[in-house]
Amino acid sequence: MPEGHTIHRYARLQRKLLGGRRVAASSPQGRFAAGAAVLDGALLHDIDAHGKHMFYRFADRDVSLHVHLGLYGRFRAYEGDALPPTPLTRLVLSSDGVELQLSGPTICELMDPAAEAALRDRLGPDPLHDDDPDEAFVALARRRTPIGQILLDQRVIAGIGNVYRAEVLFLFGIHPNRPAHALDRATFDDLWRLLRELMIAGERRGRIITLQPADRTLPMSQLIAEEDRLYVYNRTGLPCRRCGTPIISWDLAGRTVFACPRCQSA
DNA sequence: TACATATGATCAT
DNA sequence: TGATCCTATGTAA
Repeated sequence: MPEGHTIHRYARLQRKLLGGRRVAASSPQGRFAAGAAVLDGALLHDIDAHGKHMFYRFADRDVSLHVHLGLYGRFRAYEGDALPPTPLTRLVLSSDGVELQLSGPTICELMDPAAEAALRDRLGPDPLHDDDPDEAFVALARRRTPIGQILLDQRVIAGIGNVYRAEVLFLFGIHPNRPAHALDRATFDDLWRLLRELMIAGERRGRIITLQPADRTLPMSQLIAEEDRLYVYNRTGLPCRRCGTPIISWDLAGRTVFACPRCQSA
């Protein structure tokens, strides 16, 4: 579920829901009980997202809440009647009529400002922040490592996940195994621009759609079927939407990567 | 009911 | 490179 676009979307929706409000905090699961006790009754000032990390800042606390959803984490938000949190819910933040439930995060912790600054410093530029991509290009141009592997490195670019990686490389006809330094600056700039567009669209829609108008089978239709949103991600063995060659997938540094062997050249 | 798999990341080796 | 953490879902049995 959560690549950068999802995180930024959560931040935006939650800001609207809870920003400026005093919150009650609890940890049904118990694992964040001490942290919840610290936050209970605090005034939520703002929520910020950087890549896949979220930072909740409180007006009357000297620590931030740091959340990273990892692979399984999810939020449930309710206005009005909330379903009761499951026993595994790590954190509940509520304010009259609003309830936010967090389950399964890789990280849910309190962080002091120095630690937060250090963490953010480690992260690369985030396309959804309109950050300057220069630093990312420099990091990328230095390395022989496959471009597909580099794109998932959050120190190089923050916020890309497995879906955007696969899709953007397809759209540029770049094989994931191509050495990162083979990418020239002009192509990188184009790639960054498209990535940013796709992620902004994903943030707004709450869903990743990379299919380009030219590749739509039904150009008149406004609706894109669930299974027609992507070119290569999770389409192993299915025909490439452009050339019909079966999509292939393999393990790259521990993550499954997808590509069209014909459209994407090494 | 069990199992595989997952849009993530860290740590040890 | 492999083990590990965490939860939900889809498919196989």
